Amino acid sequence: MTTTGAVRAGSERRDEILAIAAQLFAERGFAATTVREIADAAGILSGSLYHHFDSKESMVDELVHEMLDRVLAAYRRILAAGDAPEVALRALVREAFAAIATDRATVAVMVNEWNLFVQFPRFAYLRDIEEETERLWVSVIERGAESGAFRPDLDPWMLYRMMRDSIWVSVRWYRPDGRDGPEQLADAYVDVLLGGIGSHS
Amino acid sequence: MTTTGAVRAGSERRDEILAIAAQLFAERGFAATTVREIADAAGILSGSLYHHFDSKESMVDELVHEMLDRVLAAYRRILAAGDAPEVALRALVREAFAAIATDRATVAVMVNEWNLFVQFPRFAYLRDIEEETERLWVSVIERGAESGAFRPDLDPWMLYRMMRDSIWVSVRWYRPDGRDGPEQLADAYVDVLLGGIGSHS
DNA sequence: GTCTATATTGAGATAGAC
DNA sequence: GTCTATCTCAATATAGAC
Repeated sequence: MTTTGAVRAGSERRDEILAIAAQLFAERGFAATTVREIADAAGILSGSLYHHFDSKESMVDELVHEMLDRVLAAYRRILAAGDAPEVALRALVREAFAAIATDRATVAVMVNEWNLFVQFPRFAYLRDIEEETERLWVSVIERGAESGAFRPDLDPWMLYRMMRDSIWVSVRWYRPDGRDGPEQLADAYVDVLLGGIGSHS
Repeated sequence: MTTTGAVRAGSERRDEILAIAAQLFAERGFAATTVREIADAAGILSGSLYHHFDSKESMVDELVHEMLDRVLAAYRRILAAGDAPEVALRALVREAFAAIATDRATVAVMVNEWNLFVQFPRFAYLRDIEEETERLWVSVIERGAESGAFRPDLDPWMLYRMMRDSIWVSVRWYRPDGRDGPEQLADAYVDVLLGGIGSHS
């Protein structure tokens, strides 16, 4: 077997073009980005893109799928560690912010285009991954409610969506270059969620 | 002056078509929705749309602009009332969820396409409205920190964005038809934010 | 206010030379 | 791995009849 497998070959040039495409998809939106713009940014002509990829769709598919697989694998490892709910929850939140820091453009594309992509059979895995992710997070929240670490009167399902939404959408404004790294922002979020913004006076 | 003004005439047929367009933009994404699909759903041919609107862009422009104007006006009235910070904050959150309930499709379009629209001069008002909205919300958070109602150690700017993100993106899953009306969901959000999810044991 | 017919543009994608 | 050249299609938008 040679190094040029048919699927996800992962040559350097390929990865370079994928990163450029991710950046453009994130900035301008997937539909509004043309293959010519991607090719221009990569310094080649549009036809040459099809030596590397089947279609524009397959580019974004590969980007989002691989990123989500990595994040889900990390979630599974956290759950497998069996830590206390408040520890596990913080680890989950940190993992999400870490993905925003390392795969900013791809996460932005996922957040912005989710509603579009889930409509197509090709992206059926989005629902599968989302379902498992929801199960993992909710199980941590429920264990926390049972153990007494979290308030038992809150709807775990609503809490999960509230956290998920606020974390992922922060990709639209969070820049890891600033004074706050992803761990700091993650901890700030967890602190607000665990402690509330009220003064408890 | 007749009833057919040039701008925002607001005939019933026009409003009907706008509502149909909003629904399609929300479901399929703005770029992925064609004027033919809008016309089909309205029971006319695509060319006939241009009797009512200048372009596809002007349709979405009108929808989003008017919705945001209404929400901002409501925010201003809340601030003008001069209530205590915790009361004002709850009112702001309720107002946002009310908009999700009454203008679901338009809010979804705004949330999904924000990054795309803000790039064009035509949508410059998005930044203006967002700026004033941020000032209003942050001022309430800051007053709460000063009055002792909120913890003084939290970054008001981060808090605002966290609230804004989690509230607006909930349009992707929240359905007001269920057992929870927008006020209930708003109060649940505020309760989590004010009290935290921790048990304080 | 809608239809018929169509202008016009720009998109994604392909084939084969180099 | 890239370029040249081009196909094909679908999109927005227009003009004028009814």
